Amino acid sequence: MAVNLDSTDWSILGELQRDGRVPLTELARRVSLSASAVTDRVRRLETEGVITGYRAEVDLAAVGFAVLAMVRLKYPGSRHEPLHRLLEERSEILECLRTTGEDCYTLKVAATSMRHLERIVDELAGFGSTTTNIVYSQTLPYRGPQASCG
Amino acid sequence: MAVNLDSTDWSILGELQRDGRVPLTELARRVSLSASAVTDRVRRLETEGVITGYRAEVDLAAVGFAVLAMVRLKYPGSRHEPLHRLLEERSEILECLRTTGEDCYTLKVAATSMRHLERIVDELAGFGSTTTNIVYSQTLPYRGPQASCG
DNA sequence: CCTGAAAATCGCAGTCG
DNA sequence: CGACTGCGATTTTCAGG
Repeated sequence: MAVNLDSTDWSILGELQRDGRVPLTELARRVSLSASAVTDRVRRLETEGVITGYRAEVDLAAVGFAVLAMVRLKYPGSRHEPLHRLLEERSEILECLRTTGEDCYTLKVAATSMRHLERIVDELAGFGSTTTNIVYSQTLPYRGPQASCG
Repeated sequence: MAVNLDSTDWSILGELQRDGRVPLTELARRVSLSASAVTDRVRRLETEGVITGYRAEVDLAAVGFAVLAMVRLKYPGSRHEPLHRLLEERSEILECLRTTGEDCYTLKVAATSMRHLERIVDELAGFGSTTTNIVYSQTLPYRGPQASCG
């Protein structure tokens, strides 16, 4: 599952995580490589599954989702299909992590209002007991994985 | 803070969230617009702060971060600077949300091993009591905000 | 929001160390 | 085998309508 990356690969990943739309020629300049060499490496990172995609990052508040919340769900039993169906349908659920601990699921939910959030939490409460925390702020700008050693 | 978006804007956001590197000409085809019109709209979404950036999405396991965890931190007192300093330094902390509730901070931490995670949690425990949940799996593929109404 | 032309970039050969 | 060069096709950018 793990791929061997040299420091050039990490530089490329750093640049593409900062600016995913940078042209390959400019990227080549930044990591001191030729355009074709950098293209080869990027393609390799993509096919090896290191880079899983490119995403525009959208400001939630700017598009009307004024409320962000973390909801933890205690889910008794093992029939997970009904929950998964809800996850598919409710696009307000941005992320769903299955974790260890009593609260088996941790969800990130974006809502337009508290009333809207309440409705979603009510739906989730049908599956088990929920704990909801409203997010005041994101205290870190975006950050992806960086080189672990040096 | 909120911007008015028509359905074409939402289509553009959808495409760019799915494939952030799609050429503007291809994007124009997909939303049935000319290249220059779609370029204008994309630039507008960027300058208005709707699109905050473009990111390559990197597979954590593929680059050696075998362990992902959610750590909640109960933080007594109000001097937050020392914690913020740690957040800057420890690049393994991918995300940090300040929330309501007893656990004022919710952090997403990527580690190369349980031993590595333990070291980071120990650092965090210097600030307050922590609750750690290891992530088994991400049960949703990437998903950003989508049109709320119609 | 569209057209159109110039400049930059991309993708694919072939070639070198 | 990984990195560089050259050329045609595509894309980006910017003018004007």
